[in-house]
Amino acid sequence: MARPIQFERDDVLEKAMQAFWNQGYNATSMADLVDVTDLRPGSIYAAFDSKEGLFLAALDHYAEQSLARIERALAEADSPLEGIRIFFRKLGREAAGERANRSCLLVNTVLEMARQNETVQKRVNRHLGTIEALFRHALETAQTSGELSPDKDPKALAVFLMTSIWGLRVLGGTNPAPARTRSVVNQLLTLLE
Amino acid sequence: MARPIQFERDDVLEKAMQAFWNQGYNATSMADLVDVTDLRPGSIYAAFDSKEGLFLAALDHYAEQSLARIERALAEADSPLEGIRIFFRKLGREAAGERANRSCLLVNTVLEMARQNETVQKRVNRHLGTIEALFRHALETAQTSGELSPDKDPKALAVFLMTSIWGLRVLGGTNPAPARTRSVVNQLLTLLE
DNA sequence: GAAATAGTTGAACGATTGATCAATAATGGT
DNA sequence: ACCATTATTGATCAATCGTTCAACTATTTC
Repeated sequence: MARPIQFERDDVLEKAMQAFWNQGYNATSMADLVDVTDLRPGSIYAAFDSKEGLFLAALDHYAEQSLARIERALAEADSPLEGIRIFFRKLGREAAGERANRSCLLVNTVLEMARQNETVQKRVNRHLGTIEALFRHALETAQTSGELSPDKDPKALAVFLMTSIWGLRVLGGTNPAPARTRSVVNQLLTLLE
Repeated sequence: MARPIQFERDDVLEKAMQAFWNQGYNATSMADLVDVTDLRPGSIYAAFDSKEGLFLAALDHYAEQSLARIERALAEADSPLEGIRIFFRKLGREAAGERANRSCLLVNTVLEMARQNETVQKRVNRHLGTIEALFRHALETAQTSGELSPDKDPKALAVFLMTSIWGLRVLGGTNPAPARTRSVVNQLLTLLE
């Protein structure tokens, strides 16, 4: 063996993620990343290969948290549809809340990078697909239990919910009044009835 | 008088807009802009002050076109709601169509720049507000004529439509199958009924 | 405790960034 | 024809970009 790594990987990823989340990929320099992670360039490159490598790792880190959050919201609720409603109401509140939490790293990445970088595009789509599958599963369960009308299409509804999340994230970027986000959430949730 | 400007301003703005649209603000360098506009740096700075100045002008140029497009769609349709439906169906087709037209410069800008640049944030919000007002006006007209149910709220619906546009633009960034975008459009349009 | 291995450091790399400017060219007014 | 004014040009600026690397440090193995 040899000298062990001196930093906590998750700690570094969390800090890098915050930087990319706040400023975007291109506007976050390696100097910024050196600052926030308190690592020297060599250590970063040894662990993550490149700025893009660190970004992808930070993206995975973000996706993990997002997924866990949605899973928790669904698990804690009394029913699948209630879980979805709770999740979207919270999302609406966030979109009108503190600046830092208004946007979504995955959505930002779709628009800033994914079109020009196939590796990133595939990674983002994979994460978004996992989340969509989670919603679809919840909707299917709701339909089986009779909570969701049999004439609804869980697959189609799941895509619609994803699109709604994205719309809300952009809405959040416009610094909206709470009433605006609440209204949007209320309207989109009527499609579950 | 003195030596007149040798370039067509709209021509330059169109080309700069395309560059920013395709690559984003940060990923578009002055060298790129010199290439696409066929102007030398000095001419660009004399006419637009800075890269940000050129971007803002290109953003206005984009917003003008977007607005005109929506106005046209609404004016050509047999009724306001039909105009909105036609517009969203076209948007859905675009989101699944050629890469270049899938996204929206205004939406990209909200997520990439607006949070960090108040001037840009205000400009984007102004343009988005103008578009939203257009939808609200169409919905109010539809309500007056009886096409839209009296128990709908045109103001709230307009915000919902804007959020839907944004969601569709992000969906477009994920390189979706046409069936996905069509499904989303069909679902969101049911809220007009 | 010496050798082998691997992580850390900080200075440095060439390339590119947004921006500037003196020199030059082209126009209208007189 | 000449002047005043303004646009254009292309080289160039300092700063920053992502990345590399030799020197150094810490750890395990024998």
